[in-house]
Amino acid sequence: MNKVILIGRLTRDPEIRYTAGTGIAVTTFTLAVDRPYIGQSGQREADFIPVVCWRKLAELVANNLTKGRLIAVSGSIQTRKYQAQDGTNRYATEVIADEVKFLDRAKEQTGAFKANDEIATDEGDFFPVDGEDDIPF
Amino acid sequence: MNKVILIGRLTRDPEIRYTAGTGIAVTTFTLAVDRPYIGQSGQREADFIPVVCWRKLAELVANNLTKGRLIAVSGSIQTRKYQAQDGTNRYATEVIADEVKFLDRAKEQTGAFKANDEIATDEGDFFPVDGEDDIPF
Amino acid sequence: MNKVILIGRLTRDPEIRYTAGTGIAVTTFTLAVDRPYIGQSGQREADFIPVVCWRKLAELVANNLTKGRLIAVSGSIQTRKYQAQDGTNRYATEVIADEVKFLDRAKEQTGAFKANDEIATDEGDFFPVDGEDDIPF
Amino acid sequence: MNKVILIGRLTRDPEIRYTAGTGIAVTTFTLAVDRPYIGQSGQREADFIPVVCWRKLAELVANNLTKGRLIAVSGSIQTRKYQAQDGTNRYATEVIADEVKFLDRAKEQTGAFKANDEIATDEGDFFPVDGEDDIPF
DNA sequence: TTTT
DNA sequence: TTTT
Repeated sequence: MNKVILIGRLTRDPEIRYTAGTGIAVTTFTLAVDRPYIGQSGQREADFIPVVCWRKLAELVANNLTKGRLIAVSGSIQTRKYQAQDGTNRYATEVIADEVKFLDRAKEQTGAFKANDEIATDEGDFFPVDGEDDIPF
Repeated sequence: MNKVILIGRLTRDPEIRYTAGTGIAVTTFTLAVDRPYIGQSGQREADFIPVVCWRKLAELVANNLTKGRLIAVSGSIQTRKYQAQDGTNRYATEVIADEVKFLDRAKEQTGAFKANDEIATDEGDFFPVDGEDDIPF
Repeated sequence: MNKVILIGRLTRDPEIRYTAGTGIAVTTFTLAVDRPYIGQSGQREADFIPVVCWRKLAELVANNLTKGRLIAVSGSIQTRKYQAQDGTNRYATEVIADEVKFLDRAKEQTGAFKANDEIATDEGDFFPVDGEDDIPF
Repeated sequence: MNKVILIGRLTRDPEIRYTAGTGIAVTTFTLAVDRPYIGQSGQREADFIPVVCWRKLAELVANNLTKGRLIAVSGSIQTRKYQAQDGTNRYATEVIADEVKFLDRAKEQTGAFKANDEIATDEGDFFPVDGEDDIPF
């Protein structure tokens, strides 16, 4: 089990790229998440958390979000090894988003979007995922 | 382990009461949480989740939130048995909030508040909880 | 956003049923989740939380879990209105599971299972969901 | 809002240190968290997540956990900047634990421990946190 | 009894 | 109606 939920603001516009062979969309951004207390005497009071989105969610984020926007992200923590320029091994820890919810501009455009959603329409509407019948508990 | 995180809107103004003997503040409200998909053919598309806050958080919520406000709640699920008017036993399931974050009116007033916080000032500022030293990982 | 994570034990064997028209499997059970503190003077020290699983996950749970087993559940809170025998409206609050992880008997049989998984083999192995390429952060 | 929940096993015995001036206990370990699917063709199928505990929880973890133990952790993601040996700035992302629950050896010793708990007794019992009166919802 |  |  590996669950993360964050609420924060984008520190910059998101960046979209495409994987080399397969052309899959991947968007990255950093989320500034306020700590729930005032740091002692001028210390940093937010965490800057790297977030990665794939496929439809990558396109949705790249097309609809900009620096400063307030969002909620749910996903999981992923670690990976990579080679730095100097050839040494480094380890990165990132959040892989599987759901993003826009929290400001709530009047015009709101919605939660999941990792496998179709791209959102202008109406910012929701898409069916798996509506269930009534529950006979 | 018993963790809940919700984002939604108050269906009404919160209600504050005080426990009989000890006069402890307890505030209750219902949070409308949109489901991430369109229900098939006009079905209900939100869950209406009962939330309970205690003490300082109870006062904070009662004094600062009203019907329609967008918030994030973290807490836990609690169940309890009670007697209905007809004398039969009933079971209630509620979320006990230990943190509430105001998400709209983000410009004027924002903040996350925890179950044991002092009452918030008008500035909507944060209060120290347990700032830590640097981490020697 | 509507996220729940619980760790607890089944109070009884799970019950499986099938929806009337469509024959979709739905399994229900109650999870006893210990509170993180000792109740004052012999009060209840666990919450008894109703959990519902659908489809493959319903079958997996019904076939593999019994009273007393320790599991982790992730899902969401759902509320619904129903008619009691006396014709009055009642409201139920339940957790809809989308992932269940078996935590005891960890040597012989472990695994996390998601709402849309194929039914598990005897090996208790994992099934592909959406393995991703490397992340160019 | 910044919430993390992980279930996994320690990759090694935890390491305890004490902050320079103030002598506060801080324990670090890495948690191996299985991914919920089989990686394509022999790729890594777990994330290795750095976890940090402070004070009482640091001592509890250092004294009671060893390599291979299965635990649940709840906490938050924290990022920090540090200087590498070569003088360049690096960024680390870690989970700061505020609750740890032991999941194996459930017969002999179980319990959930919070960031501010007293040190656990041998009985592995729970400690009072904030038991509440009945809820007049 | 439900919010935007 | 509750589990270890």
